Amino acid sequence: MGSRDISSISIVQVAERAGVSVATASRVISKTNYPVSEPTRQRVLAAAAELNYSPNSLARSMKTQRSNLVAVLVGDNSDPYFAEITRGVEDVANEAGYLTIVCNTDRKPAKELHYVQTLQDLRADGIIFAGGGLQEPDYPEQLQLKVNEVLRRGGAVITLSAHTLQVPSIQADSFGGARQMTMRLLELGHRRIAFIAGPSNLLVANVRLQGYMAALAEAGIPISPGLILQGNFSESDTERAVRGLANLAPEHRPTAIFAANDETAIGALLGLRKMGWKVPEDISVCGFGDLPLAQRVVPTLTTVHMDLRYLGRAGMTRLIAILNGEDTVEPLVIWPTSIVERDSTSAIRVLS
Amino acid sequence: MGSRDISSISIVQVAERAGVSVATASRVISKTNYPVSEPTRQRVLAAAAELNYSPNSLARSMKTQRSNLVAVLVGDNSDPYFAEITRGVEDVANEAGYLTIVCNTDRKPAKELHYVQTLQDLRADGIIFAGGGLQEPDYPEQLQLKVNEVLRRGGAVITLSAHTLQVPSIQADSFGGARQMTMRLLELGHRRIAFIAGPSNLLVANVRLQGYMAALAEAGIPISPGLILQGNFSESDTERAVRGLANLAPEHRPTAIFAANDETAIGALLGLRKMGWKVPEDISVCGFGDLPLAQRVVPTLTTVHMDLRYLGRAGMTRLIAILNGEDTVEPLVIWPTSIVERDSTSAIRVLS
DNA sequence: GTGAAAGCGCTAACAC
DNA sequence: GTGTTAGCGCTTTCAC
Repeated sequence: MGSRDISSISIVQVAERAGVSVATASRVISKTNYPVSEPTRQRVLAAAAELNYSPNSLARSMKTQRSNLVAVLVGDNSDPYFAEITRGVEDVANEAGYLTIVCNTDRKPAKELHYVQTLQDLRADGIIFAGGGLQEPDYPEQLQLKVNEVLRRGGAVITLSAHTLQVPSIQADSFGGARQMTMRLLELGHRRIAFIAGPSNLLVANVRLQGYMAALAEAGIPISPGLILQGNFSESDTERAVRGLANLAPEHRPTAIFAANDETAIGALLGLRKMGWKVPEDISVCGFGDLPLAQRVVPTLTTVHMDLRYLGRAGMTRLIAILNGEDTVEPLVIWPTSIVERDSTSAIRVLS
Repeated sequence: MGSRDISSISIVQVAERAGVSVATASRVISKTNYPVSEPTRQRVLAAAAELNYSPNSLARSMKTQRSNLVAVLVGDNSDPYFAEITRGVEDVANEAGYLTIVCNTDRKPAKELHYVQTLQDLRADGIIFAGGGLQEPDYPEQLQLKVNEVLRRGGAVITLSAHTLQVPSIQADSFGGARQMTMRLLELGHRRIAFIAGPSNLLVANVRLQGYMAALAEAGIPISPGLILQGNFSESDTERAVRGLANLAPEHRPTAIFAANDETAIGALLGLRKMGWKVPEDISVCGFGDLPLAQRVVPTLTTVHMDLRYLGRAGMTRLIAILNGEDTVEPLVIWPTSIVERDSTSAIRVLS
């Protein structure tokens, strides 16, 4: 209001107004536990308040070598899977005084690499790779190199999914979850179980596929390549893949579909509906992830449960521990997953 | 690899290695169009590459008074409404060299205020209020004061929803959309149209309610308070609200429900299903927002369309224009909304 | 308990 | 076309 000069207020003006040195002003503003007499402290605080003083974080960061900035790298923040993780990360970050930068990589190596560089330039304190590692030629090495630079600088890096990076990680048990779900379908009497895979260059997608194959192998059931469909973790292309099933001779058609993630499973649900197939009467469907969405589709989706928001929280909590030099746990933490059976699966009907 | 000293590399070492002054080094690194001889430029670039030089953005920002950081304030980043907007913002931000900070306010004044202060301290270049303004005692004034500080500093601030803040804004036409949707229901023969409102302290929610009431008034239909149900923009409590409808005498029951947003409408769909009511046969339901989700619920949801991702894009584009002093458009830009009719609404059945 | 002064790493006058 | 230097605003030894 009354202030007529454009120049912004620094700690110098605060010190002046309080009649102390900048050193003293800094000591009360930065709330270190350095001893400052109570009257002096009050005068500084008062001066700061009167001037609407806003301590410049950038300047502070330059001195302290801590930016209080963390970043979460996601495939797409509007994908509910990543949105949930991000929410968990941001909650903990905020409580601890960190700001959260969100970076959409679209699972493109170039974008991911560029973000890591930008974050390094910014001296971000930590980077969380929420998505799985990309398996593309030379890429894991390139990324590791850049990440090593971040590490060398004192930045913390973790992953929240199966990844090529050699950094601490917290993960849900993708292999075990996929294996268990497949076993459950077998228990329900299914023998021809189709699997809609995720992007082939995504490590975590492949791990889930491995879990599916392991369960079949254990049950002595041959893996039929025709039942492994290509998906891309998004709903869009899934319908087409499912449609292909109609071309199979009835005796070769799967009685169950296991999709590598919930989005894909929901795409399958939609595709099947359009084909006039009833779920679970004509065919069972299940997913992986247990998005909030899984409970509100029709029929509600049987899926492998993982608490994504909590995964985000745990990740950020661990990142902070690393930054504080308090990280004692083992590098790789794997959380058990569990199966949630809802209405989209049922025991196989006896035919004929 | 071979580097054995911990000290990080600054532009000084790059200059040394290239055999030039820091000024020259800076001129090529910061890619200004300042003339530098080609051989010199190459030597600097080479030195930077060999040293794995990462220019310190914080230091740069201190000089240039530009942080290249923007923030989007959302109610909850895992709410698809905000997730879509955030995606649009981040896309444009990334293309323009900005990093995007996401802040979950949970529509709590204290959190919102705290974020704004933190962002001011960080010297964020811009702040985007994605959610609607909160109408709570004294709050609009307090927020405006803090925002004014950001503005004075040279930061840009915009809103993407009906808001109390006096800053540039891009908005979908909530009033018009709600009015139009209500008119459409009237056209379909509905006379008892219930409205499930949003949080009462949220400006944009109230604007939608106004639109609904305006349409009824224009049609000469008295507004019956019993048909205005309290919601909170989330799916959770909505079921309960809907359940109350069963208690009404059949001749007082609404034949259509208009929910103030899609999440609420979907909650209504779920509640009605549990009550055994068929949509749209027994009752029509429609929402507001046209989330991606609206197309995959059953029945697919009739709703007021607004392109949220594009709203985010437009918002960030405008923010950049403001920062560059190129914003010429009027303060308040209102986009028309349109109605998308899907399977959840139908003409009223002739009773008896 | 307080103050003076040296940088953190960069850019932008201002010389040459 | 290149170099010297003065800060941006803060924290932190080091004196007193």
